Amino acid sequence: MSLATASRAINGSETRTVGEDLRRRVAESARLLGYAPNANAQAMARGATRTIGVVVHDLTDPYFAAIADGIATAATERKLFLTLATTGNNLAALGDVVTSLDSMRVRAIILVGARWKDPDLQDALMASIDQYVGRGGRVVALGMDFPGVDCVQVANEAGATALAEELVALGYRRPLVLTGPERHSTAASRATAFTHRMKQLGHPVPDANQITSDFTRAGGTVGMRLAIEGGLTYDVIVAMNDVMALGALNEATRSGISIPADAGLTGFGDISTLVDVTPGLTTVRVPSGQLARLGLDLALSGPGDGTGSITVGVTPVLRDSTPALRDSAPASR
Amino acid sequence: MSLATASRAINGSETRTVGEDLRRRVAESARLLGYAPNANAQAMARGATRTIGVVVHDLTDPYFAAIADGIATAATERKLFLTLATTGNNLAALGDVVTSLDSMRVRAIILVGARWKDPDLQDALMASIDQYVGRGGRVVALGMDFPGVDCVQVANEAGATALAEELVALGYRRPLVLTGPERHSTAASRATAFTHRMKQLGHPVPDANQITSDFTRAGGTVGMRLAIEGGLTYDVIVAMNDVMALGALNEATRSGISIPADAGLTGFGDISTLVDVTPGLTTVRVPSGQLARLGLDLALSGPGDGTGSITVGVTPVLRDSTPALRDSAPASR
DNA sequence: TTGTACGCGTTATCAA
DNA sequence: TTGATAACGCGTACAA
Repeated sequence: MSLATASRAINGSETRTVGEDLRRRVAESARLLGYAPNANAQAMARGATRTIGVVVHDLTDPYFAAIADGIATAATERKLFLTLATTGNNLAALGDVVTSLDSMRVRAIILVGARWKDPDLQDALMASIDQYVGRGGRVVALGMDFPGVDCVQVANEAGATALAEELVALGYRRPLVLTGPERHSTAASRATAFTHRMKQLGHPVPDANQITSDFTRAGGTVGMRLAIEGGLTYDVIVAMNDVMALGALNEATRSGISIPADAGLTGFGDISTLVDVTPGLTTVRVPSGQLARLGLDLALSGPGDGTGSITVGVTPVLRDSTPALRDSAPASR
Repeated sequence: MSLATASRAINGSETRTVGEDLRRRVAESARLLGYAPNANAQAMARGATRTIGVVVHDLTDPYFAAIADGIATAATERKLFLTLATTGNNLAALGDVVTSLDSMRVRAIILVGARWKDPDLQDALMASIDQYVGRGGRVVALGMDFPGVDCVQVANEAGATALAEELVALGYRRPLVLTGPERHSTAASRATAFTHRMKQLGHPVPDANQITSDFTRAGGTVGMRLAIEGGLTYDVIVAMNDVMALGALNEATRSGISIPADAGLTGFGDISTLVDVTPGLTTVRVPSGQLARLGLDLALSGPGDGTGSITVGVTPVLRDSTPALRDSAPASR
């Protein structure tokens, strides 16, 4: 009973096989001794791990949580493990996080969330990514465009465009757009496509009705407050994601503005927690589970050079927060 | 420039120091070559990793997501990494998950969520845990009692008791208790303490008014439906967690039962997504961030033998879903 | 089918 | 302060 035989008996081998009796004896001894193979040693000997790295901004946001859960589930099915890192506010650390995952020799890295149009951060991050990729690592970005890496994109423009069309069809004419931060690429894509389509449809959104704030629930609250203080006129509030919409809803209600009686409201994402919100929130559904699954697949077997990017479609979901307006008297404020 | 010197220059050493000039040369070369230390090799040489394993049931549940996020944040502060596993429905796999984390030689394992009173599962899990602990690993359980391992407990009994007192003080007399599964220890603790206190206060909860269903949103929906079909009488619905309460709220509303006009409603946990629910849900606040932080601390430096267990307190939070009842006419159905 | 011996990348021990 | 070398635990080519 040599070490090699034991190794083969426990973890198998491509080319060799082990006698039945020995196999049994080894298994027995292993159980008896409480033996658990050292994954680190295996990683070194094999030159590869079964771990993939996942970087999300914030698990507190149901959208990210849903994606992380989807990746975790898909990973388990494939007998892979997950190393998860949250960046939180500290976006500057993203490059370092990638480097750490690189050190761990994770099979692949999945970056999920938003890309900021910040040249400095971008450069630092790209440097880390290049190192990792140069060593044979694979990187995938979920829900953001990222030149040079395979992406699973969300059809933000198409979704925002479709949403504009639906709203106009319902009779809305003068949206208040909570655009999110200007340098937040996801927010910007949605906002630009939306306002663009509104203009095409004959209802351009005045600059005053485009309010910049964070891409968070707090951002929605702040944006709404600014709108109220500015005395703006609008018949529907269009937030760039669901949590912003929820923040806006809360602030509006506190200020005596009734949704949808005084104004409609829409979000983006269709996070699962929306089912318990009143009124039912009109939004654009992003299939987060599919996003996660495709992302993992791409991470495992995509080209890895950015040419494997795909886009998942999204669909407007109309609910009570945007009832059809009567031709005679569109609500306004 | 030997390997040893390079190692010392890059990752430091307890006992040695490196000359300034050499240190600079090494750093320069490392950067030039795109060198990233191999964490697996380090783990082997040092005999320890900087990774901790976290096992949660389901990231889709805001309660677990909040805890996971808290652990991730605290871990980042301590320069630790997280390997995260979700068990999902497959509770039987828990032992295997622990064994896998054992293989990875994670510093500690944090088990978060619910313990099931299933002797078979329990035995399998304990076997895995014992192996891991025998090798020097540390295990901590969050939000559940787990004999033999350090726990960060939630004061479920105290919270449920306090809730009962508050409800009675508000004028509620006849609760409908959505108990959750009988073998779910958290649910059982809360339900037992609640009914016990109600009885003490002179308002015993009839068996018919105690409904068993899953500890999930769907469970809340099902439980509520059963109550409606059973034609039960109650003045407040008491769910064993927030997502159950939300499921019940939804089902009640669909069935024409108005909360709180027709009946009060309470949850447990005070998950963050409650802020956007109408009516404001009365609940018992569980400090998930604190739970996470204490859990990590305990995992890193607790005794590791179950004697380090601590309990975090909880507080009833009264909101619109349980208005004070008029003495004259308690709502009922 | 089984055993031997080397290499994976790093740290720690010991000697210089 | 630096260098040489033996571990760490495993997989695998090679020999038996």
